[in-house]
Amino acid sequence: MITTGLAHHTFPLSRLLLFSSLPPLSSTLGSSYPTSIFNQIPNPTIFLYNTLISALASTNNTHIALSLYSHLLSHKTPNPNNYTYPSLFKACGSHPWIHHGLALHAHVLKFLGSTYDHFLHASLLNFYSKCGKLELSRYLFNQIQDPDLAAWNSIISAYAHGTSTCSDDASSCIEALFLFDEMQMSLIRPNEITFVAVIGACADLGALSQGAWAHAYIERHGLELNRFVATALIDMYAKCGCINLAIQVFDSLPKRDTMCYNSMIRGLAIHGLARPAVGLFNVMDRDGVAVDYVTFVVMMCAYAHAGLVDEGRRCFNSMNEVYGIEPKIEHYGCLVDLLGRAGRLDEAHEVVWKMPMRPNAVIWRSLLGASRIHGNMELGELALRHLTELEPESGGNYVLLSNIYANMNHWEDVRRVRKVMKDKGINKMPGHSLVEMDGEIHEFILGDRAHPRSREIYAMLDEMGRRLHEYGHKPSTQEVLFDMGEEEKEDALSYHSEKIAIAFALVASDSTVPIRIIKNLRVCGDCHSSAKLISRIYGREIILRDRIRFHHFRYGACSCLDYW
DNA sequence: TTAGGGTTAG
Repeated sequence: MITTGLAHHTFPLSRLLLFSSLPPLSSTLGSSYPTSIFNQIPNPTIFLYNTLISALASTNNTHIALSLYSHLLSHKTPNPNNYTYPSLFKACGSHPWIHHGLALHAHVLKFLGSTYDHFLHASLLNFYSKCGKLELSRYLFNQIQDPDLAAWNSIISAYAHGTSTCSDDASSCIEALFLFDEMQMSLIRPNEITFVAVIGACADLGALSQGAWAHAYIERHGLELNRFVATALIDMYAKCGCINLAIQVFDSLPKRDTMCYNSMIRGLAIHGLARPAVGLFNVMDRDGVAVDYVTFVVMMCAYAHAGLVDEGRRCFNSMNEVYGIEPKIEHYGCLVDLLGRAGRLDEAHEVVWKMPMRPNAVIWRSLLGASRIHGNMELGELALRHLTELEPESGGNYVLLSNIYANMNHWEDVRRVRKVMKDKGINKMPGHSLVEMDGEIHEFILGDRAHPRSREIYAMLDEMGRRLHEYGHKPSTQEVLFDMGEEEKEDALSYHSEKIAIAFALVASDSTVPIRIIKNLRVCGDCHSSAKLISRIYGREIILRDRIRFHHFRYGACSCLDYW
């Protein structure tokens, strides 16, 4: 009966639920358990165990799968084999349950020694990458002599995903693209799964031409534009500043699921297109596509970026009232952000105190950011106190507070904050800007002179400075951290990575194409006002992606309408 | 007969 049930994926879970009440694997390994089903089967084979464990693991019943594995261990025979572990590692990786996975790894060594096969090896690689142990994954990958497609996909995905947990570091995405190159040289043909990872890496890097190449490859080689690939493409085009191409992909799909919609709404939101985002949400709702909690995260983002406070609030309230979705901490974060940015600091503060869960760092950072924009030092200090408890090592939080003081010319306080940072050995995350030019990605940091065309770039920076001055640009020096002289501050501003990137693009690119820049932090006020003017002076469209959203500079104005 | 690789938000 059990095997028949499995074949139809209607395995009677209720009969195995007794396993789920068992303690977790870490405390059960090697112990013996009374069980009903397996005790009723005389001499269950390892095949039967493996089949059940796999079915349980792939239906997200990790705990029961692990308990069944414990049951297997509690008997002398049969012994686990090569087929037993991959599904367990996969399930542990999806949570991820690192301690259970580590225990399993120890068991692999105990039961199989070093004789396990490449399937198991690759599943270990994958498990460690899901737990964020990229170096370990790479080590395991390097041990594989002739990696097959799945092994390549595992390692490319691992690197492509590396950036999302560490948004200051583009290098893991670049490594993903290098690995993809290597894979092609080894004559392994990529499939849809490879491209989901590759396109994801391009999205994070803002590497439009590589992303578009991947899209063309998919079409040329008849790969399927399935929902994974489609979502990745929509996301990539949106994050590379080509919202129209994202819409084109979205419109071309015969069927759209929740994730496609979420990705498209998110794309519209980061481009400040709140009205189309609301329109799409309504279509989604009308067409009976399930909305989920991510849909509301992205909708709240759309409202926040456009400053549509009351509508955003209504959207938040409708989650529970209309859709029966309980707001999570992310939604409260969006609400605080929405109110705070709009200057409704008291309301934002009230949300923080009244929310049903303990506010996390994201919430306090939103409040701190809002305090900075609206110059509320008291609230800023309060938010930072909570933030430093939760994230004692993060320099960005101190920088935000320091900016509040600098904005108000409280240089003594700026010095105090800087001293705390210095004493604690905390550094600000360095800002960098990426520009893609003819398929190559150029990275610039503050005051960067490492680029081969550095002389031309700095000559252009000088020229930009002169022309900005002629057009009446007054550098907004409030956001410079230190109480240096005005002239020095202006210098510090003019060598911000995004300005260097713009100068490089003016020097090196065809004057008819838009300048595309990806910045890892938020754009500063001075760079923002300079970019607006530069778009007018040089007649160039500048599309700048910062950590949160896009700015399209055209004819001296920005698509964010200076609200960010 | 049983095993590994993929999407959005934060």
